[in-house]
Amino acid sequence: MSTPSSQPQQPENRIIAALNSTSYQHLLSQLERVTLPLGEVIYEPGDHIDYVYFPETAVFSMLCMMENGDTVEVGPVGREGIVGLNIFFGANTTPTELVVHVAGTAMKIKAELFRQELRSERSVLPHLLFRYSQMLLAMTGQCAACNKLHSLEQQLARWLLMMHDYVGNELLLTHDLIALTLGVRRPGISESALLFKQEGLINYQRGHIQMLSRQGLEAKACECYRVIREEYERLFADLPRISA
Amino acid sequence: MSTPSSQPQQPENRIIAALNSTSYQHLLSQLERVTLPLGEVIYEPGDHIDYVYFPETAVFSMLCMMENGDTVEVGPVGREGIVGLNIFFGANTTPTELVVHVAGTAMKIKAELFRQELRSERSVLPHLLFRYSQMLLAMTGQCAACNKLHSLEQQLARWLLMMHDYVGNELLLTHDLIALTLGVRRPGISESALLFKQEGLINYQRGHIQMLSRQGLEAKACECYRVIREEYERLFADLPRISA
DNA sequence: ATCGGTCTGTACACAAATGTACCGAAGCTC
DNA sequence: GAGCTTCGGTACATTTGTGTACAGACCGAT
Repeated sequence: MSTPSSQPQQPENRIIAALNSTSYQHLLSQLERVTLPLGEVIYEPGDHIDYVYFPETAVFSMLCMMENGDTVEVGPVGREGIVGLNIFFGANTTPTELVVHVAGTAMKIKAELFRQELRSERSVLPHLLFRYSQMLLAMTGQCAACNKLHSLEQQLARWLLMMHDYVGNELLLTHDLIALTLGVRRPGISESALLFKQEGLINYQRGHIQMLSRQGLEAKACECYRVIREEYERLFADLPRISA
Repeated sequence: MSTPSSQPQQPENRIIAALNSTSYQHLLSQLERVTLPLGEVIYEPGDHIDYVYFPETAVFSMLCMMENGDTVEVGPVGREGIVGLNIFFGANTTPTELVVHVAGTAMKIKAELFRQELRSERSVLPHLLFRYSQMLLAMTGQCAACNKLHSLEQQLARWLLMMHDYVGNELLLTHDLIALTLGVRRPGISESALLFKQEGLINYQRGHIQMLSRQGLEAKACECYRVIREEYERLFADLPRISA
């Protein structure tokens, strides 16, 4: 399902972009760019991790899956992060499901090569991954609390804003998929989405969502959006930005 | 509020107990045992981390706190873990509040000394902390999903079981404190607790809870208890157990 | 142009948790 | 042992979300 492209251009992942030139060159030669379609399942819960991914334009979703198949997003991963962080922690499996939520490109590397890379002396990779771990843990914790304390509407607004940060105004997702992500019933999403539409904050039809007013959405969202974002900014303020 | 004791005996924390003898001796000399009372706030959100704690009989709670003061537990930390993991990640502050949920002892070490310890070549400490990080991330994710998908009653049962694993049958907590932990309203706890009491699973009065039937509670709890526990067993199966 | 599948709007009975309030009882202090 | 504080039981109206069902609308494929 994944299409290797011929010539890796400049990677557009913030972690890769932040590597110093030595480790960068070395890692780059082992990275392969792939284009991933919406809905592709990268890992099932418990799967062995064969590849680690550095998202570029693609956005992934880490989902906690219950025995009955219900899912809730633990956190999205875009070009600020890495998919397969478990390898860094010394594991070779992942407890969460990983799916593609926004089709696009990512750089992938064989898990074994990634491990070698981590062991190499001069890499700043561990340093970056430590910081990302912090970020992820903070985000997951905030999500846990958000799931308990905030309304569907607030959470939807939060989530749309997070996606907006990744992909800009246009989002290709159905209400159904969003419901799976937020762990709620589909009509629940439709209802809140309709409200946002009527208030002119978003527009949509059949899987195409346009975000019209960030400000409006921010007013609807719970504080969690801001908290997570600020934590990210704080941790990664010194990293080079990706222009894309 | 914390009382240093004179003579550290054998530490009863699993991470410490798992250290090889070289790093163990070195670390031990820098650890100080403290007795912590119920309710003591170790860190406020955003606080600078002065000390890292290795819980022994004490149990801590990592709480995500909202702007209005509402709290939800992100995860408990007992003698299997460490309080102040952020230092390992390279941070010097913590995003979550940390409070003592079960009074008892812990070993503490100055954050700076702990950092030095991490840098020392021969320590297996990083290895252990990586594994604990995995555990924590998995637990937090599961909690996030649990908060969304499972009923108050299921969550209360899960939480009582987790506490049972730490402290055995007797638990010293009011409904009010449990409500803060689970991020729900106090009467909600009272209602479910009463149900459990009537079914003979627990007993309680004024802040003293006795757990009478693990089996019964397990039947009431959601799968999350089991999932988290199994993940822990899987990750730490090879560590020496603490007899206490 | 038609068909079929997918996506969204809507409805309704129901369950679960909320917010709030009040009372009695247990335990602590003096 | 009197009084205060804390803790737990209970009630009730309200909100939020669930589960389920169905219909209309849109889109792509034949």
